Amino acid sequence: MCNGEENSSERLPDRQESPVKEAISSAALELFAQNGFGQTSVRDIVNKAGTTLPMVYYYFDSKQGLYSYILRQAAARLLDSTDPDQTRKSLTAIERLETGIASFIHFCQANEAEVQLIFQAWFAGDLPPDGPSIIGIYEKMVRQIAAILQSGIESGEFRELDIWEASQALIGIMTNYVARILVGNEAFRPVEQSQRIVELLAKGLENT
Amino acid sequence: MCNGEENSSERLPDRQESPVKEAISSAALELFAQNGFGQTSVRDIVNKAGTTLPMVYYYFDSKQGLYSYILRQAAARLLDSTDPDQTRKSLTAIERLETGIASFIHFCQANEAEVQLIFQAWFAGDLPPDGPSIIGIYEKMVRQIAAILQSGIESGEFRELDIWEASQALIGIMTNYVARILVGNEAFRPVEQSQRIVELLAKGLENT
Amino acid sequence: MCNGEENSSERLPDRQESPVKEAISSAALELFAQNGFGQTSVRDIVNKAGTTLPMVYYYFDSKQGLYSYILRQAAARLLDSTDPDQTRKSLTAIERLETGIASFIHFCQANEAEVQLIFQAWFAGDLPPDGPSIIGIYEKMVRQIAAILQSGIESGEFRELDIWEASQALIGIMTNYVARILVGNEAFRPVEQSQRIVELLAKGLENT
Amino acid sequence: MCNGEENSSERLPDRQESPVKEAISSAALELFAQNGFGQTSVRDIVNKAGTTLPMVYYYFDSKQGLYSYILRQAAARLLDSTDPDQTRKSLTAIERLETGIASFIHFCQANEAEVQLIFQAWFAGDLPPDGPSIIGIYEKMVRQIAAILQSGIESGEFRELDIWEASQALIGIMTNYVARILVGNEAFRPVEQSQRIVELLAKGLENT
DNA sequence: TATGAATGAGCCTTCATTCAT
DNA sequence: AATGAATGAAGGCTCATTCAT
Repeated sequence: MCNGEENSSERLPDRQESPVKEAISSAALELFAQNGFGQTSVRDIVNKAGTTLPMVYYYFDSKQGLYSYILRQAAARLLDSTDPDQTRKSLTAIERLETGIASFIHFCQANEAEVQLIFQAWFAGDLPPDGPSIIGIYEKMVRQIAAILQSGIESGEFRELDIWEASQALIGIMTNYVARILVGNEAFRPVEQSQRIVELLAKGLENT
Repeated sequence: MCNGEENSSERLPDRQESPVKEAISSAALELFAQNGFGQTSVRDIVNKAGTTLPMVYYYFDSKQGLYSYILRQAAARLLDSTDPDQTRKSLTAIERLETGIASFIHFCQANEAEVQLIFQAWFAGDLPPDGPSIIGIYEKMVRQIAAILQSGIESGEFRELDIWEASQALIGIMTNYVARILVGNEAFRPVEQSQRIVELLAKGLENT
Repeated sequence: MCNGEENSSERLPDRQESPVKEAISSAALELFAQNGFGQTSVRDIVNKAGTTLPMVYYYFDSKQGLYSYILRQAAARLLDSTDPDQTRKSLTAIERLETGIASFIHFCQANEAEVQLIFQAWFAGDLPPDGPSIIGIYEKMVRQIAAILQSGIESGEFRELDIWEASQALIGIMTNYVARILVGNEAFRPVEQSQRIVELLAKGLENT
Repeated sequence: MCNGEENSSERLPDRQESPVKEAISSAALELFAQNGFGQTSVRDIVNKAGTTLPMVYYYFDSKQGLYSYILRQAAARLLDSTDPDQTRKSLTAIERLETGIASFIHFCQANEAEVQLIFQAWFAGDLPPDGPSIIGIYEKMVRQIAAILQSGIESGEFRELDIWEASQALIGIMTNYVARILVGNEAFRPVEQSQRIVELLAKGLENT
């Protein structure tokens, strides 16, 4: 349905991969996200991918290696989705928050499997040792938000407050939407929803 | 066959249970929380519990049955921990929020394994069909918070706002603390932390 | 045909073993001896033993564990077969050599599989790390023969000679018979053959 | 398909062979000798040889074909090493024995891998059907020694004795040195050692 | 000649589960 | 209430081998 890669002329990450490798990682993404790592067998994956068992070990070194690979990819994509340098600097802090949250919600709705995988990895504790640090992702997002808050404080939009506390509160709120998308199967309109979130929180952030 | 729950009208969940059953469910709780359902074998559990394999099938019907049992227990305990009828009605809404959040944080720190299990179940998607509805827990907590907010609005403490939006924002913030406890191994002082959370949010909730 | 265990009232090594364990190790002995470790699959073994796969892992920990077990057993039995305290001290050194060699040849003919296994392990280099030291067996046999030679020298039967050199020569000659039994499928009458061996060595080649 | 051997009437076995073929057979020799046939994978071989999988099937027909090839080469080289036409006819029988044994010991020390391979094949029973007959090698060596003994008898150096019995005794003794070289990692000085062997056997054990 | 990619069969091992006692 | 022994199914992984280029 959504393949998250179609934006054509991106900087080439590892473009022109073998279609078999692609099929495996794509099937694995869906199955791992749906059933979890331990509940997904390599045979399930290759059946879904329409290839044979040894291909998994040819392209990835092991089941864990495959898992790490798709988790790393998902993590990179998630981080890109909220990268603030994609938001114009001319906006107000409020607007930049709205934009960031909206694109985050949009990403989560467009890439459910990737996000599900990341959340599983975050809470399941069965992280493969060589996978990307989920905590690292978390912290990076916190820093991105904190930067916006900081600039809002400096510009006088926001009152003086603990930006770490507030950033993590925002992360929590965003996380909650992810949960509602993934588990509750709710659907949100990213722009409107992000405005409501920010408005709610802003009534406390704004300098009145 | 399986006598998991039948001791009729007892409230205290594990009064006078067989010590073997106790040992199994306690070992399983730790292992499931640590390694996940699929990564924990029944043999691991009985080894840790110091008993033998058929005992699992005697007391619980299957691995899934055991999982459901401890998940149900964990869920029940979590819900108890935020039950608002434990908070005196004479308090302000702010105070009741603080109290609720503090006891939630306290519970999470005191029962890491149970909470880890619930979070896994929430996001892992491998819920056993007969387990407790994690979504049900979620909604119940939302309702508890919404009730407090509603009473705050009625008493004039809070401005008119969408109590569902705000409740879920609060749930998200609380959830975020759980993540930091479970995954980041951070430690919080429940009372102080809940005050900071509520203060941050209240500056937007209060009628200024 | 020959099961090497029938001498009833021996000191109990691990008597009254499970018949399943017995069947597995007996089937494994034959197959390992016939085809080698790497060419024998666990499935082959359980098929021949008339049991199921997990039983191998129940009684022995792994394929290697099973191999080590039967190798250790074979080694112990071989050493017993030449134990010199079974030979009366009243005999001449020549007679004791004859007796020892005869019983060695007899053992090898009666326990071809065990001996084949030991020779494989000796030369194949794929010894499992926890198996019995084949070199240890070798050295023990050398010492047994050296002791006989030494007593022959002391009693004046034998000339002064390097007993280690001579012991190892004898071992080599005996080993050669093993090879002819195992590989060449030759058959020997132990007593007669041992007399011919000892006579040759005792008199030497030279025309005196 | 397989061009393993067809270069007609060449004597020197690897003159003008493809370097890739050479690399494969040389890597295979070491790995087979070290780990055995079943424990060595074709991938191991090509990795060590620095080439790719299909090259094995191009130059040799199969893993078994490769094994046969290097076994045949090793056998040929071993037989050459004891060829009596390399020993001058003017020597005494004792001297010729010494020379033969010395060159055998020398060969074994200089070509451990080849000899290890032959011994494995001798006792492991997993000879590929089209490989060289190890028994044939054995018998040829016996005949070479028997010829020397026979000439010694005719010249009056040796007493009348069963030359087959004695030849095989000598083979056994030599074999034992091989085992000590291969397994015990002992080192011998070929000339001295062969003299001690021959002296022991020539004089015999008895006190005359 | 040489290779990257692919395959079917089989490997050793462990799983959740049950039976007889 | 508890156990040692047993099982069918499935697990992850590697094997020798071949195809298309």
